[in-house]
Amino acid sequence: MAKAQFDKDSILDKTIMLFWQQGYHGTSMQDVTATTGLKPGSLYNSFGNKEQLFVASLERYAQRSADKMKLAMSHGTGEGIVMLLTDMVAARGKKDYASCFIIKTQLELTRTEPKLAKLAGDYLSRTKAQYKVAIASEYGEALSEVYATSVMMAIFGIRVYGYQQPNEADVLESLRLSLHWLPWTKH
Amino acid sequence: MAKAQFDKDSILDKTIMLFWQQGYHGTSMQDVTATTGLKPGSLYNSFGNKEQLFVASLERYAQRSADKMKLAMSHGTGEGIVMLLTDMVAARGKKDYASCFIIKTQLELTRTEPKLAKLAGDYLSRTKAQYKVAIASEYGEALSEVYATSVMMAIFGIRVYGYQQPNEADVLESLRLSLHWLPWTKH
DNA sequence: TAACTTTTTGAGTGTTTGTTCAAAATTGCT
DNA sequence: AGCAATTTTGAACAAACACTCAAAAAGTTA
Repeated sequence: MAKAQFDKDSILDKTIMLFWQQGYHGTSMQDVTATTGLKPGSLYNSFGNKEQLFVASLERYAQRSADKMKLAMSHGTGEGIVMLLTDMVAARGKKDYASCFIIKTQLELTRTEPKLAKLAGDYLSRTKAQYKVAIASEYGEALSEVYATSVMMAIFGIRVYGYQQPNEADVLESLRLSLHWLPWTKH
Repeated sequence: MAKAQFDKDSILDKTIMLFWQQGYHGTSMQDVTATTGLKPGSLYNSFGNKEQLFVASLERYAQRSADKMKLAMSHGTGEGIVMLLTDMVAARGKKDYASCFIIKTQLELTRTEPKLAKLAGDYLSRTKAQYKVAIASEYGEALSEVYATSVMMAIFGIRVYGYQQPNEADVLESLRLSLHWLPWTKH
């Protein structure tokens, strides 16, 4: 039997960029064939259809996101959260900034593709749950729900506000004020 | 000369709901004709094309948004902001919740329809500038930039987190902690 | 090398998209 | 009532859409 002549994961990395930047409805399968170089037949043979390709892309993105979080949190809960937030603030400045794939999916598809939106929503719920557990062990059970909520809202704030290209120092100062209980480094 | 048989503004109210909920790419002109009852010819005769119809919808939504803000702020800067944030938290619970039309437009269209995304971005910038001016007069010039940034990020946080249907009290408590300088009512 | 399986190819499927237009209907003016 | 300007109608348009399929090519195994 013949083996595929391309690497599925490297194709997915390309479709992630497409769907992330342009959205589900804003990306056509012809965009995908043009960017990946795959012919329609190969594409559908390997990934099924547009919806399944999107799911595979979102899953891979979410997995990477989760890995990044786990790695950061291994430096300690507070320290990890500070690292993650600081990274997100820094990402905001890059050109081709595109917020967060998962958040964009939740906002775009809640009405038109509820199944896909639910996937995104589940990822976000899981992320919050992880923050809550980590926070509980360091700051106590009582505060963990509110603190986790604060972290999630801060993330959403950064991710959306990034498009406005606000001053980095102002955003960081605002985060320091909002999440005063985190171990921010002195400046 | 013949007069139009329909009210432009009430048509726009319907297209606002469509574009707001389903997004630009997720809404077809056939969705529009079906929802408004207008035939294609009438639609194009009155509103030009899809892009112009979207712009008109977004403008009307933004105007209403600005009016709401102005009204709230007439009760005092801090009090107004508290009112607006509290309203947004309450809106989160309603069914057919759809975040904020302007924010969704910014996220969806930055890549595929930069002109429309810039419109949304400009509205958000203007909103922030208004918050800054109001805050400066009550809390001082020095703090106004960071405080306005905090308010904008809180708004984005609420608007996105709304999809997760989190507990209302937790969100309010988180806002109280984050924006401790606002005149929250005791509970 | 031959038989077998899977993948690749690219033209082609039917459908939906945004948009147009000539003809008919409607309205305001004289 | 008659004329002119405008709006409404709905069938039709080309382009783009997601997707298919029979044939050719390529890889694996014996």
